Amino acid sequence: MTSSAFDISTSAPDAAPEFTPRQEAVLAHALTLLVEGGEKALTTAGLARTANCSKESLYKWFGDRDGLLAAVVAFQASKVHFPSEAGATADAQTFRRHVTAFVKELLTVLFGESSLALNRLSISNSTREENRLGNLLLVRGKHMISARARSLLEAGRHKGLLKFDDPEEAYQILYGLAVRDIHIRLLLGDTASAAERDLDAQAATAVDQFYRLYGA
Amino acid sequence: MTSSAFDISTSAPDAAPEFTPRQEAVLAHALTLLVEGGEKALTTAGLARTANCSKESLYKWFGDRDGLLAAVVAFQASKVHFPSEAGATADAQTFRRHVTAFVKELLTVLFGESSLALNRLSISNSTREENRLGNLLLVRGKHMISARARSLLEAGRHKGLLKFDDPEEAYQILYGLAVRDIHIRLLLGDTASAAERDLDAQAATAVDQFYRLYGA
DNA sequence: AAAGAACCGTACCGTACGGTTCGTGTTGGT
DNA sequence: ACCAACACGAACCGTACGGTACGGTTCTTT
Repeated sequence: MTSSAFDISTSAPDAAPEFTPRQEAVLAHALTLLVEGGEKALTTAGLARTANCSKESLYKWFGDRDGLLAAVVAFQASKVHFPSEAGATADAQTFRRHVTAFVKELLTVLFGESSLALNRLSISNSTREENRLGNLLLVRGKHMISARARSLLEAGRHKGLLKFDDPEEAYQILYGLAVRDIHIRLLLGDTASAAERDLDAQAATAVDQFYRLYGA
Repeated sequence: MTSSAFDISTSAPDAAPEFTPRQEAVLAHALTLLVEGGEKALTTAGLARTANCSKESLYKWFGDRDGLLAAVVAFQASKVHFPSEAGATADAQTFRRHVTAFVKELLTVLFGESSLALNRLSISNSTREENRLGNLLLVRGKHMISARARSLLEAGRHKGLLKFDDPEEAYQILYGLAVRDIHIRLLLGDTASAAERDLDAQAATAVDQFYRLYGA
């Protein structure tokens, strides 16, 4: 039985894990190490050195190395917040702007170095059964975002601006139109083209095509 | 300077690395280990044991562990072959069938356990500079496929069946419509839904939507 | 049949890292 | 001023794995 001081399974998905500021500072250092050098660059000794804390504190706070990694994922996920939709007062133009802004925010998060590093980390640990990290990233990252997207799209359908049967299916199409293969290419170490870095334009064209498929 | 007996950069992208049958058998065992347990399950000692060869031979053939990993990637990539298009004799219906078949083949390869394992491997090693594995997978996998797709789509445009400016851009949209977020979810250890496992239906709907965007 | 190359199995070495323990200092409460 | 809790840093241990060396075996070539 490997027990960890930080057990995500006992905390509600939307409840912040409530790290102390000191712990958050350490986790920020851990994230920096991950972004710079990948998982093997994040050693307990190295983190203790760069964060000016002791290994003993790390193990006291996070249980073991896996708990530390899970804490980094949860910590970073807690910092990503998609703005809630303004409400039902929006007309067609502002709704479409909301959708475009959502897509741009999605791409901004997804293509950020922190997100890429954590996705790489979770993916490389997604082989063993009882895979905490992958599930953690899915439930605290993707599922949150997709729930947010579904409510946004359903609002558009309710106003007669969009037409689809399954909100999840519609969201997946929007995701595919916006992300294409860029995410996997970035994860593999490729660099985005100049056009792909213009997230405003990318979001606009994706939403344009989405409307041609699902506009009312 | 880390030298390896297997240096992919000196071989043409379309030239088979020409492993001996014995070496290919060992690489097949290595791939099995990777699929079952991820990168950390592929140890030199473990591979020597399961493949009934000596560690000395592994180092003689592949230089070092990185060379072994690169050889596994190159070996598996060499086994994936997309059928070339039948030619210019096709009418609109059969051309569309060709596109659909291409998409289905793409999904079959991408969602296969071997591809997922190698993608996980390359991604987890895509942090260090001079990243061989990620580039290797991109060059011998994705770029091959996208070249094949571009020529297919351009044939369709030439026949007046499709309408687009940039073949690469059109292919990316087709990719996004077909793959959506399924690839990244599978990489993270999620399981595809029943509908997502029906690759024929997935390919059909993706091509349908693609035609609504790019059909002439 | 003899020579030589290739290869297997195993034992071995060095290192890196996860995890533990301990001595010392620092801080905050009474 | 005293004490208890906390945490820093360093030393230490066990293990796992990459890489090497070597003796014995099989297969090929002449």
